[in-house]
Amino acid sequence: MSNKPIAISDAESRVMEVLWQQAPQASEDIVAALLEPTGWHEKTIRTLLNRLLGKGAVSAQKDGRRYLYSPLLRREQWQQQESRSLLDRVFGGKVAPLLAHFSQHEKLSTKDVAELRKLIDAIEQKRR
Amino acid sequence: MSNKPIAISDAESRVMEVLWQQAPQASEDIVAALLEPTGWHEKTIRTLLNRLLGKGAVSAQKDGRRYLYSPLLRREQWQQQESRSLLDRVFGGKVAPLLAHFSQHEKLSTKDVAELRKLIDAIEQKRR
DNA sequence: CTCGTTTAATTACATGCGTAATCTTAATTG
DNA sequence: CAATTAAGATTACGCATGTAATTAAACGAG
Repeated sequence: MSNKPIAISDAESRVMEVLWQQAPQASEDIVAALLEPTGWHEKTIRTLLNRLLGKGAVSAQKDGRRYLYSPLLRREQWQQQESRSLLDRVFGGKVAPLLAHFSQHEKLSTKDVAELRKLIDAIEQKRR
Repeated sequence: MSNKPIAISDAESRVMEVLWQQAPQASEDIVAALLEPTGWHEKTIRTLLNRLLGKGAVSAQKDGRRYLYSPLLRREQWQQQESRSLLDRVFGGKVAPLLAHFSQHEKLSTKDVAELRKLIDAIEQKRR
């Protein structure tokens, strides 16, 4: 069935972010989008793109003499993987300790709190 | 000032967990605690312990012919680092999307929800 | 058709990690 | 005291990753 999650490295995820914002894009555009914010060499960015191709995280469709790249791995799916990994590795798989941690250690904006409350209300609503 | 966070690998964190539960402990005890659950070779566990020493994540006090190991990196601190890393890398540093993600994708137990509500109440209480 | 240019593919190389095996040294036993 | 053991230190080795440089291929310019 081959359900192995695609492992994306840190640097690679930066490339994915660019593609998640817009796709398809030529490598040139991806390079342009990342040069400044990352300070990476153009070659580096192309390497990462290629590795992502190899991993099946992005696809490439020939467009004339170059390729247009699109993400295959969905952002949601990746966030899911990473979150679960944190949860399992660091918080023993239990959500409550993680939430407690965030509430104690991360500055929650008023908006965060409001958002949270809305979420909880919605969840409880759905349960009854 | 040397404020670089100590980077703990996945495997290494398993060793830390043992020390966080109880310290100090001899390597023998640590090995004993991990053999079964991890399936690692004794040598592997000792290697990890040694790497942690090298990283300054644990300390060793000589006790006769062997050492007793204690964690220097605090569990809270590590959870903090890892959480922040996830938040920044995967959720653009914003808490709300992460929480939204968890509420949508992770099964929250009734207890989790209750816990969450309590947290929010406490936070809002403190704010007004 | 040949050259240069642009993009993609291949190769590189140090470091970290997972996973041990080997070597060394200090204490234990006969 | 010599030999054995047990713990720690050193070395190993392949794969992933960060970070590129080198090589090849393909298409447009002349």
